[in-house]
Parts: sequence; structure tokens; C-alpha cells
Amino acid sequence: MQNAYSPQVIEKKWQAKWEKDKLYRSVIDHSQPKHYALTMLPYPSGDLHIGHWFSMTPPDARARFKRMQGFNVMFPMGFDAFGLPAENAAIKDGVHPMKRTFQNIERMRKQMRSMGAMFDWEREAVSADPEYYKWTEWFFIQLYKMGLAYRKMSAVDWCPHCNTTLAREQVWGEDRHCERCGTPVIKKNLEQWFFQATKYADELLNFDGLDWPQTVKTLQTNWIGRSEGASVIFKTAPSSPPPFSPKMGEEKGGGDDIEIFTTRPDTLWGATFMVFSPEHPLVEKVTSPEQKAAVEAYKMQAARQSDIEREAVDKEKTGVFTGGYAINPVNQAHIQIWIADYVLMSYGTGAIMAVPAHDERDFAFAKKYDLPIIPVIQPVGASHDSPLQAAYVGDGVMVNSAQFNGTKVNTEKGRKNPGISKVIDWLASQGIGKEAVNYRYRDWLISRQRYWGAPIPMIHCEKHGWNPVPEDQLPVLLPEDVEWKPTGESPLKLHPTWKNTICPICGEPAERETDTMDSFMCSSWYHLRYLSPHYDKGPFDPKEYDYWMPVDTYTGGIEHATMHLQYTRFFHKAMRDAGVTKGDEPMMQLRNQGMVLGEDNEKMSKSRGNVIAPDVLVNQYGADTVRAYLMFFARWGMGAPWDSQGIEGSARWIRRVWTLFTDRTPTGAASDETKKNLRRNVHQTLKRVTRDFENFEFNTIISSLMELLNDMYKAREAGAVGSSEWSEAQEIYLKMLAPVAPHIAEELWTNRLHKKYSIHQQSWPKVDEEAAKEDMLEIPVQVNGKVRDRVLVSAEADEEEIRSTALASEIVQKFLEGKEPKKVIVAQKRLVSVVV
RNA sequence: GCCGAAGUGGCGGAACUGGCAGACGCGCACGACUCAAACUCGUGUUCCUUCGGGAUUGAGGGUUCAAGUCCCUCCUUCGGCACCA
Repeated sequence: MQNAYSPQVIEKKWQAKWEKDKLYRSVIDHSQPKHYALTMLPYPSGDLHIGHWFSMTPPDARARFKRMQGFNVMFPMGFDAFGLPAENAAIKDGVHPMKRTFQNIERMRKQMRSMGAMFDWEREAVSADPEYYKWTEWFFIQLYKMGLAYRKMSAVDWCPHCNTTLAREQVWGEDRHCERCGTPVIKKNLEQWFFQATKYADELLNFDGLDWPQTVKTLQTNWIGRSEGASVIFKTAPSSPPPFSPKMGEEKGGGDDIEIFTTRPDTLWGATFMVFSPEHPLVEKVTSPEQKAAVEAYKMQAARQSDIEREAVDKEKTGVFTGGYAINPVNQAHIQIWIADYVLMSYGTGAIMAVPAHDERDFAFAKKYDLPIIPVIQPVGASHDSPLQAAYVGDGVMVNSAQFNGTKVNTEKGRKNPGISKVIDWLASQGIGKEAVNYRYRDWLISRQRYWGAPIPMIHCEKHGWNPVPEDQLPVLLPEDVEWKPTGESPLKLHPTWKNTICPICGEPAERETDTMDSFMCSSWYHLRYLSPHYDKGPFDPKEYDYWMPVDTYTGGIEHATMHLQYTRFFHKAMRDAGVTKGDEPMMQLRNQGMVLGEDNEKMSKSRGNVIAPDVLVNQYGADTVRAYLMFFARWGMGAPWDSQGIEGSARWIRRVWTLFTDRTPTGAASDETKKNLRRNVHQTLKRVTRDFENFEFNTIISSLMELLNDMYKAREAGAVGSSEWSEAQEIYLKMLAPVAPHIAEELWTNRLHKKYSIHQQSWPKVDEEAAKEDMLEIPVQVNGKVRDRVLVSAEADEEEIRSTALASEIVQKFLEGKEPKKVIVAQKRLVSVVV
């Protein structure tokens, strides 16, 4: 047996043996509590990145820890294998995405095996495998049958670089760029498939029972953007200007409903004009002949501007009077209807009532175009400046509001606001409005004009419209012989025969949908495919589902907060309602890792040349050292820049572990005190390490283990070798090390301590609280808030004893200068504070 | 503008419920080993200091015997949302 530490030898050896022995195979066992640990699956980009190691190996250590604690742990891995990069590469060099993807997967599997992670490869799932995407298609059909999948023509986001539409969640930042490639998107009017996620908006806002980071919950909550208020029906007024005539109703035109949404129904009496989005369907009808030219010109100008320009916040508000009037239903006032691009067709109803006195935007608009401003909320005990200098948005009482005058209004939203609540009830009783909730949230656009995705299993027939592919004909397979051209249409559309099929209703010739699904659809349910990746009677085996689901701990990057993490919750709830899944949530606990940055403190990228390759590190240091360093070098939840020198510290530690366990050291004769201290250190460390594993605090696990190793070296110096305390320390040390550095722990356990293979099947040691207790405590003594001395007392000492010992200290006496202390505080057994 | 996260030595970071700030590691310095270097081992390492101490957790206030931790005001960095009615 070699004495030098050679990770390259022992790591390969143990990986092979563990695999041969199926050590990490997870099977249903009702005698054990289960633990489903899941980490976000990678896209097979070709090479495993250090970021993959950072997101996978600490959770692997925790899964191993859970297993040693007696849980039946499932820790699966797979590939999110559909997606644009493979297809874009195919356009460039002609290599088929399928070939490239499966080659990349092969390579990454191999790299992943070098991690020494406890992945159960028999549960592997690959989303681009027909065995998998058959069920992605099946899920689409279930959603369709529930009425949750529908087709709609609308202005959608289009990425000109990726040549496809995108979901709203996949368009980021102020410049509205594509989440994948960074190219600013444009709007296109297209008919696309959507999932009606908005139906679940309220349920998605409820995080009860979920142990998720507050930040993710907040991001999702803001994304859904629920606001409470009222919808109110205004009417268009007759076309001529409003001469005060008793026969008004007989005049021509008018009478069309204008529905608006407002969060401030309490300010309805202050609505002095209305604003329509330029695209509003009533614009043409209300526009007077005199204003027609101006309105048309404004509409043209608005249409030419990009959304980004239109939505720029600090842009000065512009608009045009339509010449038309509306009637405010609460007071019959005739008010002008304007069009302005600050009102968006995509939110609410595309029309607003404008209350300049109490809304900053409306105020600015009214000032600019000299429209009337009528205050209807008065601060309590004060009156408004006249004229109003700015919109008043604070609390107060209603004025100029007929029977509501004097009603209190606070700054709460919705029903919590007494003024709003009363007005909503009245509107409803009058039949002119009702309580309403509006969301920023949009339905999920899932059509992609690309080849490398799961086909949308729908057929279009001239006579029978859209119908799903019969389930017994699934999967709709992707054809292999396609042309790669970035045309903006799916290559499936250009394929000579693929789209030709027959209508499932009438049997006449019909066409397949040639768009494919957003790959986030594939990843919405991968955690279910792991349950039984080869099951063919359904997407998963219900027996496996009942045992393993829900996911106990889910780990991954926070960048998916409003994408994958939100989609998968929607998916789970929809499938629950379809009777496919159970429970309300798919993943109970969520933790996010941070990002490993380059040594230059920048995001790692090939173009910056700051990429750290894990393979190189594994060759140089071994996987155990890389794992340990990744757990140690940063708070896992935060991430940090990589430090090539820093890894030397972890390498040194692992080598020192090796040395301590392999050096031949003669049996010594340590003092009882040495042995007792050793035991205490061991059990105190065990306590901390157990706690930190539970809390995903990996960096302090490693520092505790480093500290204990230093203590063990000292104990060895003091002659502890040969004692039962030494043997216990060795045993516990390796068990604590096993989740972190599984190979060296196994080697030392099996071949040096000659314990029973495998260390990974041992149970987690129990803390001996007695042994962990201190005998003597060193208590700092403060005089006027400054630590002046430290006194030793027995751990059993009571408060009085601690007090008198502290006061007896010479140094403390010196600082007292003969005076009596005003106050002496004994803070538990931690500190004595003397106040003079 | 709104919401959220984070600011601690040269660097990554530690500090359980308000109770010794800087654990652990990197780096650096010195020493041992060596012909020499690397490795390894040991010692030191927040700053200032008249060696008594003093200052110190982004800045400034406050609460407290005691604040990195609690409260208020502000600054910086990062992330999200944004004319959302």
C-alpha cells in the first residue's frame, strides 16, 4: 500500500467500486423515512463548469449527510437537453442537434462521475429522449383538455437573434433583452399557444408551508403583481359637445361601455378626463371629425415607437384629445377622452379614468394640457393649496364627492381602506362597478419557432380546427432529416412531409403544429420523471410518486425565481386539478446557491478568458479537495470570486488528514486531561457540523473540521494515540468527513482503520452532550463596557460565585480604584459586566 | 421611483438567542529542515501606540450595563420591477 496521498488512484478506485456495488441506488423502502434531494438539472452545453460543481457538490454532501442520518435519500440527475444553443450550433456547422446533445451528455456524465456524487444514475432522465418528451406532449394535451392551453393572436416578444417568440418571463432588464442571448426583443403580432397560468395567480401568491427564501417569494409576488380595486363602467357621451339639454339621450351616438380598472374608486368624483391607449378599440368611434387627423397622426407615431421608448419612465407625457366625451357614472359629468401612450393596452382595460388631483401621472398630463383638476381627498385638518401644486396621494377625508363627503380615506389598498370599501359597495349596488383585482401576471407563451424542442401535439384541420393528437399516437417524434436555416420559422414547417397528417376527427388531410414547446415546459416536470424514467404507462409510476414526492430540498440558482420556479409551481397545481399530482406544492424547501465568479471578480465567460475548468483542478488536486474548497471558499448562498491560491489551503488540509491517519505513531500515554479535552473537542465539533449541514452552512463545516484536525495533531503530540478517545476521534472524524470528501474518507476508513465497508453506509454519530460540556469557563469581565480581565470559574459555578470571582480579580480592582461598583451584571455564564 | 439582498483586516470569510469582534483559510513576515529551492513544520499577522493603553464591523444618530447583531436617517454595490391606472 502506498503511503503518499494519491487522489487520482483512490478516487477512481472507489468510484468504480461504489458503482459496481450500486451503493447509491435509491429504492422505495417503507421502513425508512424518505428524503428527496433535488438540484437543478444542467443544460448539456458540452463541458462541466465550476459553477455546476458549486451547485451540485455541496448539496451532494448534504444529501450524503441526510442518508447517514437514517433517511432513504434519492439524489437524481439528468439533462435539460432541448434548447437553442444546440440548434444554433447546427445552423453554423451542420452537426445535428441530437447528435451534439447526446455527445455532450456522454461527456458531461463522465465529468459528473468524477465528482464522486451520490447520483443514482438509474434514475437519470433526459428531456430530449422520446421516452421523456412523449410525456411532455401528454402533459400538453392534459392542459389542453382542461382548457388551460389555448391559442391567441397578440403582440408578443420576439428575439431576432434566436428567431423565436419568448415568454414574458424570458425578457429581461430595462432594454427588454432575451434572457438567453441578450439581444433586445421586438414585438410581433402572432398567433401562439399559451398556458393559462393567470388562473392560478392567487394560489401562486400563497407560500404557506413552503420553506423558501423570502427573496424568491418576493420576486414571485412582485412578478404576479396583484392589485385590488374596482372596475367601473363609464359610458361614451353623444357626439356633439354637451349642451345642457333635457333631451340628451336622444342625441346621436354614445352609450358605449368604457370599462376601466382603478385602485382608487374613492377618487371617482375627481375624474376630470379619461385616457385611452392609442390601440383602444373605441378610439375610432369616439374621435370627432375635427380631431381625426391629429388622432391618426398620434396613433401612427405611437405605433412606430418601440415599447422600450414608450415605457421610458421619465419621458414627458404626450397625448391628443379625441374630441369625444365620456360620462362619469358617479356624477354624470361630461369629461374629455384623450389618447396617450402612457396608457398601455396590455394592462387593465387599456383605458383609465384620470384623477389629476390624486395621481402624479394624471396631474402632469392635466397641467400640460390644461385640463381641470378637482381635489376630492382633503388632508385632515388642512385644506389644499389653490391651485394644487402636486398630486395629493396621502390620507384624508373625501370632499366634492356627494354623499361620501367626510368619509375617511387612508393609504391602505383595497378593502382595508374604509373609503375604497364604501365606494365599492355603493358602485355594486348601483350596478355601475364592482370590486376587481388586476394582475401584472400574463399567461405563459409556450410556442417556439424552433426545431430542437418537444413538438406541440396538435393538429389543425380545415373543418375541425385544432385538435390534440390522439394519446395512443404519442410521441409525435421529431424528424431527423431537417434543414437548418434561421428563417424565423421552425425547420419543421419547411420539412416536406412531416407536418402532413390526418384530422383525428374526420380523417381528412390535416396539418401538424410545427412550433415546439418552450423547454421550460420540459423542466417543469423532470422531478417527476426521475421517479421512474422508463415507466411507460404514464409520466411516472404512482407508487414511486406516493413514496418520494414532494421534493424535500430543492437547490439551484435564484435566476430562475420567476421562470422555472414559477412555471413548475403552476404546472404542479394544474396537474393536481387534473388529478395527476397530489398536494399543492412540488418542492417544500428551496435554497439558492450564489455564483462562482472569475478571479477578476467578473462573471466567468469564455470571451473574458476567466473560466476555471474543474477537470484541470480534479487532475491536479483530486475531487475531494475541489469539493472541500467549493464548500469552504465562500458562503454557499452568496458565492464569491475564485481564488487559485486559496484552493491550496483545502489541499493542505486534505493532505494533513491523510498524514494524520497514515503516519505510524507509537502509542503514547496521554494525561486524562488531554484525553478529556480531545473528546470534548470531538463532540463540540460534531454538534456544530450537524447543525451546519442542516442549515446549508458548508463553509463553517470545513473550518470546524480544520480546527478539530489541528486539535487532533496536538493531542497526538501529547500522546493520545492508542487510547479509546483517540479511536473514537478518528472514527467520528472520518464520518464527518465522509459527506465532504467521500473518497479519502472511504480509503482511510476501509483500508487504514480497517472498518467495515462502506463508510457511506454508516450512521451519523451521536453527540455525547456530557462529553461536549466544558469543565472550566473563562469568563470575560468588563468594567464600563471594556473587557479588562478574564477569570476562570468552574462550569458549575452559580451566579454569586462568578460575581465574587470577577470582583476579586486584581485587574478589576485596579480599574475600580477603590470605588464600589454601581451595578454588576452576570450575563448567564458568558460575561460579567461591572459598572462604576 | 418602488421592492429585495449585501457592506466586518491586504483577500474569502467567522461570531449560537444583544454578551471576549476578526474563528478557519489564503496571502505576507520571520524561523526550522535543505548545498539551495519547493514541500513540510513552527511562530507572528486589524490599525495606531509614549507599551499604560486607545481606536475599530459602510457613515451618522439612538436604545442598553453591553450593539457587527435592535431602532432611525443616510451612502455604496448588486438583483428584481417600473408611466401597472
